[in-house]
This record gives sequence, structure tokens and C-alpha cells, in this order.
Amino acid sequence: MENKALGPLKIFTTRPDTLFGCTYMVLAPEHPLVGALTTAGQRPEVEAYCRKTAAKSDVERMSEAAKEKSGVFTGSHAINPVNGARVPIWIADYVLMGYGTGAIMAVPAHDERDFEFARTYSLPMIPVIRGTPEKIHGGAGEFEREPFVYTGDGKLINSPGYNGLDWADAKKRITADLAGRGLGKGTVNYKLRDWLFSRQRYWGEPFPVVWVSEADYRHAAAGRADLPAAPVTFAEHGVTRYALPLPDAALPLELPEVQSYLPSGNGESPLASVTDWLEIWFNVGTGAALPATAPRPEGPAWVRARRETNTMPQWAGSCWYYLRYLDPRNPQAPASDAALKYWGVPDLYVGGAEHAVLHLLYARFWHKVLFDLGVVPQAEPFPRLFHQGIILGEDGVKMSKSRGNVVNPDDIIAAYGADTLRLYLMFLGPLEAMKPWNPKGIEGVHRFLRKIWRECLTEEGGRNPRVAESGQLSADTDKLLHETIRKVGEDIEALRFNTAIAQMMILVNALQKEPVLPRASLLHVLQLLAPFAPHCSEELWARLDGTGSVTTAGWPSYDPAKLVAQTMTVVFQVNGKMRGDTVVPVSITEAELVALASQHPKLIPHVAGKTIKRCIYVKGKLLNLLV
RNA sequence: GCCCGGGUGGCGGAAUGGUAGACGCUGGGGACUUAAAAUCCCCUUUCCGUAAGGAAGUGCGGGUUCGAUCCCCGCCCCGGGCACCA
Repeated sequence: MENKALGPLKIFTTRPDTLFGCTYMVLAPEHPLVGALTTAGQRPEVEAYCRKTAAKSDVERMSEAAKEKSGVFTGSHAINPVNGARVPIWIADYVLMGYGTGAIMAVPAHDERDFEFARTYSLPMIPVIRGTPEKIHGGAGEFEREPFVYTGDGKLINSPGYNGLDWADAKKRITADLAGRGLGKGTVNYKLRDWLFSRQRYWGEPFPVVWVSEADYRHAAAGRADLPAAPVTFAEHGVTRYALPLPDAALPLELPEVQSYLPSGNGESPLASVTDWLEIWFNVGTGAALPATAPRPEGPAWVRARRETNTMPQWAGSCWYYLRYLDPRNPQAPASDAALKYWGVPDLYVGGAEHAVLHLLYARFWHKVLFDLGVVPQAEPFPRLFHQGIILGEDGVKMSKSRGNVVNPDDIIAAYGADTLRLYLMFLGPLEAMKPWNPKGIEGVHRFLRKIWRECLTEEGGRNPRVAESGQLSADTDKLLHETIRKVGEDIEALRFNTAIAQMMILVNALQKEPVLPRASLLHVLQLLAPFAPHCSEELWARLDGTGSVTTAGWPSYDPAKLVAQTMTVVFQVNGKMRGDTVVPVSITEAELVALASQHPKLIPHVAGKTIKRCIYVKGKLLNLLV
């Protein structure tokens, strides 16, 4: 600072290479130095600006500010450590207190936000990076025209001592030089996005915190070793309240029984109206509580307290439920070491993209904290992540009550059953895609399930007379069964449920034409179907006298020998165009195929009288003749 | 603005270098039925053609290849997520 008494002003930047281009500084309105920096002349203006900013919600602040930048000069100046330049210090709400140090050096020539701000308030701009002409939109000529902001890479100019250096080198050199003079240092900045950890609603874990007076807090703190170094306080109506966590012995704190858990309508948590639970006599030693309407119990441990009425958000639970489920009744730990080791972390996490930032970021963060504390044995919680798509409304846009395009699964279940709904959701398309709901499409999968049912049972519920204890499928269908076992297994592993179902449809269409249906084959089909349509499969499994439950029957294995075909269809191409095909034994040679091709009736018009210059034979697939 | 996806028949989609459109829906025709429902069979990318057959075709423009929905380069469009993060 120019005024040495104010001490140094700490800023964070990723662009030390542009230090010579700094023409002003900006502090967030909440920055602690704002008061001290502001000169008497600027004070009314600065205070008015800070008040205006404080009155805005975060959303307002961002949306408004994104359109037009605003700020106010403090009257103070800072000294640029690289060149001694005197630069003005401003306050502006485009700088956020929550990131870095809440203060920046502004380089309007090379940062779009600084550029906009500088243009609004006619602040100077000094270009210090010369981009290579081809990287500058509009060519080198545009660079000469003012005003112009350039955020790309290039070589340093107007930076005595560093001119001509590539920006990456300049970053390192300038950082090292400042570090040598004790004026700065290279650092890695981690940011964890802020996510509000409280809600004004009933359903959520209540915070195990009571609010007490300063004197009572000191009284309680004397007997507690687990309180934070600095007390958490909250001022309201001129009274400062102190947050006192419940002692371990009083945990868990449970929600009170209420008449109504609907929102209060006044912006307060529904818990704020549960007076007997809220206003209490609190025992600072045991955490015991009595309604404040009762007489104060005997003894110095009892103080007057008011409970915290906010509850925790859903993600308080969703960040660690996968650990708690391993050992849900354990009173000592989130889960026992043995359970944590035995179960490990989830193999696969399936979630929507809407969870991509907040939930996954925090769940991972919590897990890493628990790992550092030695609570969990793995550093990473979710080794494999899959973002499934959402089902859109019939109109192809996101389902929402306001749009009126919501499909209620209960109605579908009532009309078709849960298996049909489940199967249809999987059959709609790839798991990761966004797919519109189609009420007609559900008929198709429903028919498929009925078809399987009919293959097993008659209309009266007895066994289909074509089902036999002995006997065999035709060779083709038997091969298809084994192909299906393989494909469905592979598709499940790869989460391609839609194609697994399509393959089962092909198989069932073939079974329909079989004169004899060996019971063992049908049981295999039911095993394949069970993960997709569990109720239906279980019922048919029982009616066909399968052993135990289909869910514990295991997965059928396929016989690779049965997948080997005796014949194959080879496609004939002439100059890359498909002209015909033929079924041949797999053992056929290329020469034999070429001979067959040249006599093929559909190929004769295309090859007659021409010499074959080249043949490309892809074994088992096609023969391409170039003429 | 940044980051992810995606663009294929009337519709949802399949095919990841080798027959484009599997499977399902819709539509059309037929069988069974007194009739209907249910079920089964056939057809259903477009254009030309009575047909046999031919041509075009996977958002657009190039490229690689005997061969491209698939690989490469350059665009256009759509969807989602994030966003004053210095």
C-alpha cells in the first residue's frame, strides 16, 4: 500500500506475467481492509456502495453485475511491486470475497472483466502481451486499434526486464523474482464450491446446536474440551447469541413430533413454532433438556437455551449413506472397520448429470476427509461413475409439473405392472441419453412379456403343452439361445439394457415357432429375463418348477462351441457397391468365392467383359471386386 | 463465455471401418372370429419403374480408404451442465 501503515495488500492471480499491465486494484465490498482504505472524501460513496451490494442477493448480484460492472474508488493507492507504479484501489462487486483473497490486480488489456470495468470508469489500459498475429481475431491490425482486450498467449512487451519472454516463462520468472524479494510466492489454490448447509424445513437432520448467552457459553466451555477455538456467534435484535454444540452423550438429536411439518410460510423453519422443543432449559454437562415453561431445574449446569431451527439439507445424508448402509445400527462409528473393508466402496455410481457438481464434489470431499481421519480405508469413494439420462415428457422437454407433461409411474404400474414399466424404461434407448416418453411404445414391451408368459403357460394357467421335459430346440434356435445368453450378459456389463432386451425379443420370436420347448431352455430364458422383469420371471420360474428362486439361480452359461456357424453369408461387392450375397460353408477359400462371385447372376452385369484388378476378402463377411 | 453430450426412416432407436435402418412403435394389407378384442402372417427410408431392377441416402463442406453413420480437418444446428473463480 502507498500508506505503509495499512500493511501489504494480498492478492491472488493466475497471471503474474501481466503484472506490468496492472492499472488499478479491486477489493470485494466485504473485504476487511475496505474501511481502513477509504479516505474521508470517498467515505459516503463507498459506504453507500457497500450497503447497496449487501442488500442484493447472490443471484441478483451476479445477474445484474454480469450485465454492467459497477464500483467505486476508495481514494487510496497501492504500489506495484514490480515497477513501483502507483495504482488506484477500487471497490467492486465483480470481485468475490469467497475466492482467492477477495482482492485482485486489474489488467484491463488482458482480462475481459477488468476491461469492461476500465472502460466504464475510463481507467487506463497497458498492453503487456503481444499475441502472435494469427491468434488475434481480425489479424494484427486489430491489435493496434483501441480499445481491445487480448486474453491469449504471446510474448511480453512494456515489461522492463522481461520483454520478449514467452508468457509461460515470464510467469515463472516474475513469480521467482517476487519470491526472492519476499513479496509473493507461487501457490496452488484449491476451491471447494460453497453449498449452503441448512434448510428451513422439517425433514432433515436437526443441527445438534443450542444458542445461549455469552456468560452461559463461557460457563459451558469451562467443562468442554471439544469446542472450537473461536465461538460461533449470531447477533439478532442487538443480542449476541453463542452456538453451543450438544455434548456427545446427547446425540443423536432427533426431530420433535409435530402436528404439521408443512412450511411455516413466514420463511422460518417449521421447527421454530414447536415452542416446547425450541425454548428449553439445557444441561450443559449432559445435554439434557426440559421445556422452558417448566420450572428451572436445580443445579448450576442448567442454562436457558434456544435450539437451532434449521435442518440439514438432503446431501447431509447423501454424502455418506453408502458407508452407513454397511452397518446401519452401529452406535460407535459410521460403520465398523470390518464392514468397511469387507464391502469396500461402490463399484459403480449411477447418477444424473444434475448431480455432477455439487453432490459428487461434496460426497467425494467428505470421503477424502474421512480417509484422512482414518475412518475409511479408501481414498476414493466412486471408482466408476455413470451419468444416466433423464426421461423427458411426451413433448420432448424435461418433465415438470408446471409444464403439465409429467407421467406418473403409479398410473403406468396400475395399467401394465411394474415389470412392464421397468422394462420399457430400459428399452427406450441408451441409458445415458435423454429420451422422450412415448405412451404407445410401452405396448411393445408389454406384448413381449405376455408373449413369454404364453410360451410357458396356457390361458388357463396350466403348462403350455409344447413345454417338454426332454426334447431339443432346432439347431438354429439353440444357437440363438446361446448367442442371447452371451449378448445379454455382455450388454448388462456395459449397461446397454436396450439392446439386451432387443436380443431377448429376437429369441422369444424364434421360440414361438419351435414345435417343442424344452423346460430347461425356458428356465434359461427366465434367468436372463429376471434382472429386467423380476416379478414376471419369478412367477413363471415357480410355475415351471424351477429350483428355489430365480434370483438365486445364477446366470446361465453359454457353450462357445454352439456359437460356431457351419455356414455364413458372404456379401459380394463390385467397386465397393453391394451387388449380391450367397450362403457358403465357413471353410470356403477366397479363390472359390471369387469363382462363385463371377458367376453370380446379380454380379454378371457388373463384371462381364471386365478384368478383376483386385479382390478384397474380409473373412466371413464380404468379397469386394475391383474392376 | 467455458465444459460435456448429440444430429440416422413417420417416431424411439440399432450398427464403432465391411449388407445402413436390428428390435420396438405407428401406418397399410391379410388370416382367425357371426362380430370385436386378443393373437398370428406380409409390407412399411426416399425417388424412378407395372415389374424385374435402378438411383439417392446417416446435419453441411472437404479428406483418408477398395470400402466411412463410424477415423481426420473445417463448419452449422440442437440439448444439458456450469458460470464475474482473477
